[in-house]
Amino acid sequence: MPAHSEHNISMNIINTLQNAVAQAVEQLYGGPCDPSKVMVNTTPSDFTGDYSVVVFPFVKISKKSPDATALEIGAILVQNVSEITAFNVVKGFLNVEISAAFWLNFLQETNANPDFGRQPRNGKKVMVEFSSPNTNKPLHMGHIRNILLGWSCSCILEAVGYDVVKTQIINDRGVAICKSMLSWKKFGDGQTPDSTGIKSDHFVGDWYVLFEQKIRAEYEAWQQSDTAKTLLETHLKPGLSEKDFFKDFKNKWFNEYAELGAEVREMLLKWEENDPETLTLWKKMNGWVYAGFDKTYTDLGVTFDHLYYESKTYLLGKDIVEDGLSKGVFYQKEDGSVWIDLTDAGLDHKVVLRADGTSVYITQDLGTARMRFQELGCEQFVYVVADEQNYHFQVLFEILRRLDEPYAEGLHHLSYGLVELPTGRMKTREGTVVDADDLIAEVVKLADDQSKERGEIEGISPTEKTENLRRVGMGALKFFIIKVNPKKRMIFNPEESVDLQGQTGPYIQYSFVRINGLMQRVEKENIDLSLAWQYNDLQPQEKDLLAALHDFPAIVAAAAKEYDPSMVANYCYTLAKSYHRFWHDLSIFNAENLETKAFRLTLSNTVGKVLQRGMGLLGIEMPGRM
RNA sequence: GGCUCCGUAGCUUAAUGGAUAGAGCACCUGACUACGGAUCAGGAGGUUAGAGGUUCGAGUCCUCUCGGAGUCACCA
Repeated sequence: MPAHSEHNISMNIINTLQNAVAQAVEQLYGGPCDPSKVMVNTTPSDFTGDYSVVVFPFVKISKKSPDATALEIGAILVQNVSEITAFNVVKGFLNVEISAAFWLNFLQETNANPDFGRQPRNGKKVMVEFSSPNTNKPLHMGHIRNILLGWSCSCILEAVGYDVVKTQIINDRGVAICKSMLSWKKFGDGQTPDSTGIKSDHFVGDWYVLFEQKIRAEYEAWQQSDTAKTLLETHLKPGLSEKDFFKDFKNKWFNEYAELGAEVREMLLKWEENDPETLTLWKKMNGWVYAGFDKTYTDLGVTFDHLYYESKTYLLGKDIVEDGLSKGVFYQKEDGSVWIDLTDAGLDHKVVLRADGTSVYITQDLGTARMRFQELGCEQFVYVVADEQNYHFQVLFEILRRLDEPYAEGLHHLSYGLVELPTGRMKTREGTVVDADDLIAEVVKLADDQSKERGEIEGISPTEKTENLRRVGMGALKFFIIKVNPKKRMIFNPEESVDLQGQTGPYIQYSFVRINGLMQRVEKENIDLSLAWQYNDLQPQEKDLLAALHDFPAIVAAAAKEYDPSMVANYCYTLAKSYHRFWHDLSIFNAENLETKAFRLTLSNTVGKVLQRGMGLLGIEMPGRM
C-alpha cells in the first residue's frame, strides 16, 4: 500500500484539482473562485501531462498574461497537492502530471470495489415508461430503439442511486386491434398461430395487414361509384387533383361510407359495451400478441416491473378535469367542452374534454400520471417516446404544472428521433417495416457466420457457443443503436445491416474476451498479483487506461443527468480502444519482470470489470469467447 | 404559414465555450515463428450548410439566409 493511503484517495482527482486551483486563485489574487467552474480536461496526447487546467478565466483577476498566471497557479499546486509531481505551461494551458503513487492506489481501490461507478441509494423513486406497443402488430425497429433507450436509461438511473420502476403502457384497445379482430373473424376461418405455425404476434399483425388491403380495395372500388363521382364534382377545387382529393377524403370516407369501417366501429362499440363475444375474441387475440411480445422481450433481455393497460386507463382523467375547472386552470365552452389556455407559455389552447363529455388522449395521460404517483409513489417520471410527440409532452407537463401536481417538476420526456429507412419512414400498411424478430435473428446469424470463418471457438460446448454468439449478435445490434445520441434521427439501412468491426459492440466484447483469456490463465497458473503495487514505471498506454477508468463514475453520472446512454456507449468504446492499443504495444504475460506482469494483469482485470459494467448499463452482455 | 428540432469527411458519427474538430466504415500502405488479427500503426479524405455578431477563444451562444424533419385534430 502506498505511503499516503490515509489521504482520501477515493475522491475524484478532478475535484481535487478544481478545489486546489480555486484555493490558489483566491490566495494569489484575492477574488472568489467557484471550484465547480474550474475547467479541468485530460491533456491531449501531444503534450506532456495528465490533466490540463484552463487558466484564461483567471486572467481578469490576476491582471497578468495567461502564461504568467498559469505559472503562478502551477507553482502553488505542485506545492499543495501531493498527487501532483510536475507541471508545465503551454499557450495558457496549465498541464499537471499526476504521481504514480496516486494511480497505483487508485487502481488498487478500484479493482477491489464491486460498486465502482455506482452511487449510494438516494431514496428517490423514478418511473421509466418505454416500449408501449400497440397490440395489433409485432414489434419493429422503432420499438427496439425505444426499448433499448428505456432499458439502458433505467439501468443508468439505478446506478446513480434511484429506485427505478420500469413500466410500459400497452395500447390494447381501440380501432387498430378491432381491425385485426374483425379481419380474423371475417376471413380467418378458425386459423390459429398453432395451426399455421406463425409466431403469434405476427399472426395477429397479418390480419391487420389484410384488413388494410381489403379496405384499400373497397375504397378504390367506391371511387368509381356514383356517390363518389357526385362528391368529387361538388367538392373538387381548382389546383386539387382527383387523387389528392381522395387522399384527403379517406378518413371521412372510412367513418361515413365504408362498409368495413362501419363494421369496425360497431365492433369497437360492442367492446365498449362489454359484449361477451367481442371481449372473448379480444382477449384471445391480445393473448396471442402478448405471447409473441414476451419472446421478443426475452430476446432483447428486458423486463418490466409494472404493466399498464390502456383498456383500464383510457377513461381516467375526468376527476382531473373537475379539479382543474374548480381551480380555474381549465375553462368550459358553451358547448360543454373543456379547454386550457396555454398561450402565455408559448403554446396553444388545448381541449381536455370533448363536448360530449368523453376524454381525449391527453386527458388519459393526465389521469395516468396522477394514478401512478398515488400508486407507485414516484416523484420522477421519464417517458421514452419518439420526438413526433414533443409538443404533446410540452403541453402535458405544462398542464400538470398548472394543476400543481406534486411530481410536476420531476417529469421528463426522453425524446428520440424516429428510425427511418433509406426509402423514408417505415409504414406497416405498406409493409416497409424492419421487423424486430427478423432483425434479431439476422444479426445473431451474422455473428455465427463470422465466427465460423474465424474458427476461434471450436471445441466448446454447443450451448456455450450458441450463448456466446447470441451475445455477440445482440451486442452488435444494441451497440449500433445505443451509440447514437437519442435525439438524432436514425437512418437504418437493412442492406448494410450491422457491423461487427470497428466502432461496434463486438469490438468492445473482444477486448473483454482477451482479458478473460488472461484471467483464466492467471487462475490456472495461480499467479500472485500482489506484486503489482511495487510497479513503478508507468507507461503512457497504462496511464491512458487509468485515466479512462477514473472517468467512469463521472460518465455514468453525466449520462444519468442527460438521460443519454450514448455517452456510456462511447465511453466503453474509448476504453476498449485504449486497451487494444495497450495490448498491442506492451507485453503482459511476457513482461520484463514480475511486478510489471502483476500490474498489467491487474490493470487488465479492472478494465474488464469496468467494460462489463459499462456495457451492462446498456443491456449488453459479455461473451467469454467469441 | 406559426412553433420546435436538426445540418460536422463519400457514408455513420464524437466533441460540459478551450490547444491542430476526434473516431468508425469504405479506399490505399504496413504490423506477430510472442498473451486470440472481430486487433494495431500509417496515408488520403473537413471553409463544422452559408453570412454576420458576442468572446482572449465558437461546431457549440445570438441574428439572418438556405436545406431537411416534426408538429400545429373534440386521432391516438
